[in-house]
Amino acid sequence: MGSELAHFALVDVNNFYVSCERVFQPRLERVPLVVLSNNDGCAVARSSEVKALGVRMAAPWFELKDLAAKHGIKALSSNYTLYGDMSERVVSILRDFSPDIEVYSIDESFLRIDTVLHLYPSSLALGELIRGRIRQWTGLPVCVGMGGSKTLAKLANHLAKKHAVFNGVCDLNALSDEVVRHWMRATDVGEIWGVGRKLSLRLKAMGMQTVWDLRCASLKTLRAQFGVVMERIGSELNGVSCLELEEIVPDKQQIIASRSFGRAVTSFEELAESVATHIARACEKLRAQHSVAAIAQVFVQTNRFKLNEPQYNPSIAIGLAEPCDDTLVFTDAAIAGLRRIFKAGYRYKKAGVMLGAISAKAKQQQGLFDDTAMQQRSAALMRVMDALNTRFGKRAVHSAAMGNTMGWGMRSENRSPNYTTQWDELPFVK
DNA sequence: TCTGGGGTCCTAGGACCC
DNA sequence: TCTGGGGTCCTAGGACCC
Repeated sequence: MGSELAHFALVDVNNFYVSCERVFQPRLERVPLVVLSNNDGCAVARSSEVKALGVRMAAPWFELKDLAAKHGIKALSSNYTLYGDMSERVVSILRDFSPDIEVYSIDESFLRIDTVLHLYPSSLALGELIRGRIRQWTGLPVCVGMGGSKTLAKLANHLAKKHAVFNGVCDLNALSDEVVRHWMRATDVGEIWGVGRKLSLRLKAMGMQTVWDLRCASLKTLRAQFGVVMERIGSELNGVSCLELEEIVPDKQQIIASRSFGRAVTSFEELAESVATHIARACEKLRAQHSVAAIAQVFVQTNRFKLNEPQYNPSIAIGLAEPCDDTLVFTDAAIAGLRRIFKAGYRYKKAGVMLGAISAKAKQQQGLFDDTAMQQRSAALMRVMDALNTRFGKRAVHSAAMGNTMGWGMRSENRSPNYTTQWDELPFVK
């Protein structure tokens, strides 16, 4: 059960990927800029100038080319190494402000602040301090939203972003009831955290257009019509905190690695190389959280946007006799699976793998007939492989199945240097 | 030519058991 | 003639998030 005293802050970097790029290329400031998804497919981050042009989230880049030419929109490929590193810097700054922090996503963290507010003149003063320090130490602009539940903090953050009057910091707890009502009435119900497209339509069909309408709905009705999730949202909007801060990151229950191809792929051999590559990445993630998995699922897909091409999207799950974390074991299993679902004659666009039935390696049961010597060899080999790949680059040591050419690899035509993580890519100041 | 990737939670319904 | 009901586990699918 939540506490009535709970007071949360949500700190969110504005246009995160775009802002990261601008830190290292200040000449991109005020230039309409998008960062593209993997394979240079969609605009997954947009600068404010681009948003103002009406470009929606995940708009396909090829559809934007005309608009881009007209308004001088610049596009960068995504550089997740850079964003991940910048993200860690922001989080380490936030930890100085509160010991209770949930890193919710690469650009957002929740903080419990009722425990530290006595150290500051006001919640707004704290918010401004956070904003200022992150800007000064990383160059990134953030907004801070605060409220009596995580849902309210999210809402406050949305208001802080959208409305200049807040100057980047909004605490719903510091506003009068009338003012809160005004903003809730002015905000579409679809902006609430947890209310997506479908639920938004259903709520509106029932006469709930704004945040305020939902806030005033009876919890019983919400429970009956929508289930426990919406009931919780209703409570949270009323300042009753139901969602705890999740400070400990739980182990993944499922690990996915997949990519679209840079071009259509037709041969079994190339599909197998990509599947082996994805398995290697998935198993690295598995070992990083000290887990083992018992199921590997393999899938391949044709291009769902090519309506005139024959479609085929099979998947297959392969169970292992013993859960393990060995890339080579999973590679064999996955390729065997691929062999069973592969059909010639299709133009494949994407392949991927999913590891499931994941458990902690430390709790692994020893089987009666396990080959202990074999297991030790496997563990040693994986340790060496991970160490070499960390030190010398991702594909320094890899299974033969992964191949060497990567002809199917993704497009990434305009990626910025790894300014903060590679010595030879550090920015120069002339 | 060109359309991302990776996750979670909840619910409904079927299989199975006693 | 008369043909239960409740519990658990698992899976698929839907909805959401960034």
